[in-house]
Amino acid sequence: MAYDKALSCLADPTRRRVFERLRAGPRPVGAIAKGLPVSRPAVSQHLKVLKEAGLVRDRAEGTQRVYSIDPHGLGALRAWLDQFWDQALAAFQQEIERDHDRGQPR
Amino acid sequence: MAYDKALSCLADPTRRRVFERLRAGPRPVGAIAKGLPVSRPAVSQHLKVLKEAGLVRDRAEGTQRVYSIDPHGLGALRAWLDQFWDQALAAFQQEIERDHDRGQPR
DNA sequence: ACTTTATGTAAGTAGAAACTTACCGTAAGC
DNA sequence: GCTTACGGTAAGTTTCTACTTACATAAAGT
Repeated sequence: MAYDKALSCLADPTRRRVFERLRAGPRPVGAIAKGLPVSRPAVSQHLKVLKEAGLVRDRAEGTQRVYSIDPHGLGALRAWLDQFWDQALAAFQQEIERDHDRGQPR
Repeated sequence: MAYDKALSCLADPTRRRVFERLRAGPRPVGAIAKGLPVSRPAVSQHLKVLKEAGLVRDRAEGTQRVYSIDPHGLGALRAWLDQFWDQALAAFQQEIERDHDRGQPR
């Protein structure tokens, strides 16, 4: 449903680094921003976009907001990708057979 | 390996439409461009980027070049995505159990 | 050999978007 | 209640990129 937003979201390298940091588990904003080459506000903006794409969730915990990976956006992305998977494998198999008929060139 | 290029590649809506047209099977450039709201050179440029990302292949066929989906880029993308899949499902399951303990709020 | 068809490339432009600093809101601790 | 810590938002700037038109290249047909 929202695979397009998820894609444009994860296209940005910095945003991807933010997202990948959450793979190890939920983290507050400060912990995510620490060590990244951009300012903390930039991280906040990235998290906002990731949230709108359904890729992360957040919950308040005292004075800090803890972000975690949201399966919804990830699932939509995976479903879209699977539409190509079968076709791609079939084409790949066909190519191998064609090469085999030619006597494995290259 | 090249999942980052594949992601930034498929982030563009027009480029995605080009890519999705190849899902039905290999097509020459002209056939791909026909019906799209952009010029044919634009499609050529998109195909170049898609090729560099390992998402499409092309072969000469007379005076026209036939493009098709390349499984390599697609596989790299899927592999990267799978790294998150297990973690996301586990978190989702954990969330459901937490809601269950609380008596299914909302 | 010339023309036509099919496609890639160059140059230039307009719009998006990622970053910065500065500011605002809110929860917690003294 | 005041201060401190944490994080979201606003405004502005700069860089990237997707698009256009114009040109170049190459195979096929006549």
